Amino acid sequence: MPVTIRDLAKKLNLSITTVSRALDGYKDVSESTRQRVVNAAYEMGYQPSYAARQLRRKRADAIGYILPTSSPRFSDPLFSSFVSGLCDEASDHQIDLVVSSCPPETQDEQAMYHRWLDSRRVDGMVLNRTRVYDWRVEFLTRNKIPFTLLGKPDMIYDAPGIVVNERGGFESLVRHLAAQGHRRIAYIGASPYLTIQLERYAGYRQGLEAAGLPFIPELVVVGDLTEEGGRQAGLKLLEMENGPTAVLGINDVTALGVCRAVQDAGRMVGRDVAVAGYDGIKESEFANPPLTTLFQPTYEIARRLTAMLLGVINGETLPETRITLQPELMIRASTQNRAF
Amino acid sequence: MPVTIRDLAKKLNLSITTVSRALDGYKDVSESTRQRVVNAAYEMGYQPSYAARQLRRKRADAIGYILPTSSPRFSDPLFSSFVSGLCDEASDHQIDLVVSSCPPETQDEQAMYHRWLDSRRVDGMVLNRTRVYDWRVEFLTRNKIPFTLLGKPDMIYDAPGIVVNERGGFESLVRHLAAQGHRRIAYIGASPYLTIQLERYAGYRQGLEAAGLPFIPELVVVGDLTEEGGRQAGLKLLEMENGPTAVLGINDVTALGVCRAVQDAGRMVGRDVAVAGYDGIKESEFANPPLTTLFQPTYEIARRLTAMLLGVINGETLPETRITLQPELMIRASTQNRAF
DNA sequence: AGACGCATCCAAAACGTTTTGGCCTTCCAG
DNA sequence: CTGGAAGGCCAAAACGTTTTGGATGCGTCT
Repeated sequence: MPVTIRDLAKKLNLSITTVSRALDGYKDVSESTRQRVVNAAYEMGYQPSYAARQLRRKRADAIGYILPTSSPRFSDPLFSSFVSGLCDEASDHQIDLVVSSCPPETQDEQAMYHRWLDSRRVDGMVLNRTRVYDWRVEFLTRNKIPFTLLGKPDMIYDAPGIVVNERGGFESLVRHLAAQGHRRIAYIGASPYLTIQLERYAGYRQGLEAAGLPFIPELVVVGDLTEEGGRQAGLKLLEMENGPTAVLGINDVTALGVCRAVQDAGRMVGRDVAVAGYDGIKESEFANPPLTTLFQPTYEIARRLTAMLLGVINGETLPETRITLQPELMIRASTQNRAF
Repeated sequence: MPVTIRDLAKKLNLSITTVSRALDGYKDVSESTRQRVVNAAYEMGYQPSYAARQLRRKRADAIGYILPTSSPRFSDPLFSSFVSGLCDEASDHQIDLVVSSCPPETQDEQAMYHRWLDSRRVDGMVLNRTRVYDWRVEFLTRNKIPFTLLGKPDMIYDAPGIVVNERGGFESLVRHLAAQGHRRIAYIGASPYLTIQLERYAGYRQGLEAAGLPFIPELVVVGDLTEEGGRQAGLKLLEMENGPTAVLGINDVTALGVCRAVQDAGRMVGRDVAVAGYDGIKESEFANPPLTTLFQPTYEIARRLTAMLLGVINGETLPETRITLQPELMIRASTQNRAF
């Protein structure tokens, strides 16, 4: 049976009011009794009941994040960095992070958001993998729930968050490949309802245009952001009679799948086919050969998103409500040493 | 202002008691009114306040996990799988996962466990990266808090959990290397207070013995489970005048650091120096060359640990309270193609 | 007719805090 | 001596549920 504020009050011959206020450091309790209270609380190992406090204060001291588990099980290592970032920043502020997983755009997802927010389980949310039309953004703004998000949906609502210049990133990537002499550059994307697809594909097209390369529709195929999806798409591209000499994955995981497909086909990444991705996950660095990619500081982004969120929750006015970052092009062996 | 049970009762001309019991499916409310209540609840978007419910029920419907952030920021990708597993399994049971991060064996860690458990923020915890003498195990059993853990500390307490035969794994790994002709096999470990160090190091020693190889103290160095630590330790080993021909990392991340050190030294992994790790993280598969490792199904382990934990919380008697798994030796290029 | 069982419903207590609106003293200025 | 301010404390309400222990009415059995 845990010790309550009432036990403490009885022990000290004080009212629970005074104990509560003493612990919260109010001015209307004398310094000497405050000391007594604090000491006793420490000795008896008193911790205020989280539930009771939340009920009164109407604050959960927690933020939420729901990670999109697309496939049956395993998810992008990208989310590992993201969750770490959320977690570390929240911990620094004595705030808890509660996470759950759910396939996006499903009934379950809606139910889960409703459950969390209608029951005031968290004070705010961080969103990720934004959709072009994102019902979550509408839902949260309509219900006046604080949130921040990575990416910008194509909606009237203006939400605080961080946006990365993915379009520009992909454009520069295509130019890099064009400079290497590639003229048939493929792109493996994802569902068009995701902003990352919108932006990165647009960047791909812009890059082609800027480099004066023709757009070849057959070289655009849609994946599912997973490694296996990338492999499948890669195989399809490699089987074409007039296939690509370079393949861009919408993310690193897809690109790694392509690498595997290339190997399966008995060819060599870098020498026979150039491959590049986006994200800058650790795996890309250790890949064989190392993967050219656009690095985006996921961990720091997550930290900043939670810092911003906590600001919003506390009613502060943020210095900047929308931050733009540039991804960094990391050229590695997978797009060099071309042998043809 | 969210809708409460009282609003619902008023609207329906019922007492809050009846509404509550109707929603919980008690037998003492007629089917017709139950329907009325359920419909109204749905229409008005009623969700019971999480805090109020938790306060009454004395149940948080949440489990906790604190991830050990050793270095300033980034952590082992291993934990990504682990958290995914916890999360998915918890979600399946409509239970939330609350996570935080904290450097192990610090004041902060103790404070954090106390804060969570004395304030009944979670119903139980999953532990990881067990210590040989693990105060958390003592703390949790003493306070009768449900928990499960991966690994077995060397303590009197008997806690439900999963244990992997790391010792046997490392022994077989050493034998594999010995069979390849290696006679000077190094081992890069970690703090001796971790059970993984205890077990894996013991396995290393057993392997040497079994293979009839001499134990050479200089070939054992202590790392910190990070890639950079592995690289440092690797460099140290490579500088030795009579250095090892094979290096074992206590985990994959360490081994990857060694790979980097080997490259830095202008030598080739596999050909000049064999390298192997433990965990079977994704990176090891994509490494250059692919890394020999002992695979352990972290994701599934995490799922089973939470399933077990939920069983304990619900007062069930577990079919088996301690599960033992065998790691799988995955031999890849990093320990083959020896050229000397 | 009385006792009893059954089906529905409910008032009030409880959970452990925080906050509101005071109540006593004491002290000082007028 | 009095009025008022200030310092230190507290009783009670409130937060939104769940649970306890009936209450009511109706039919059935003795």
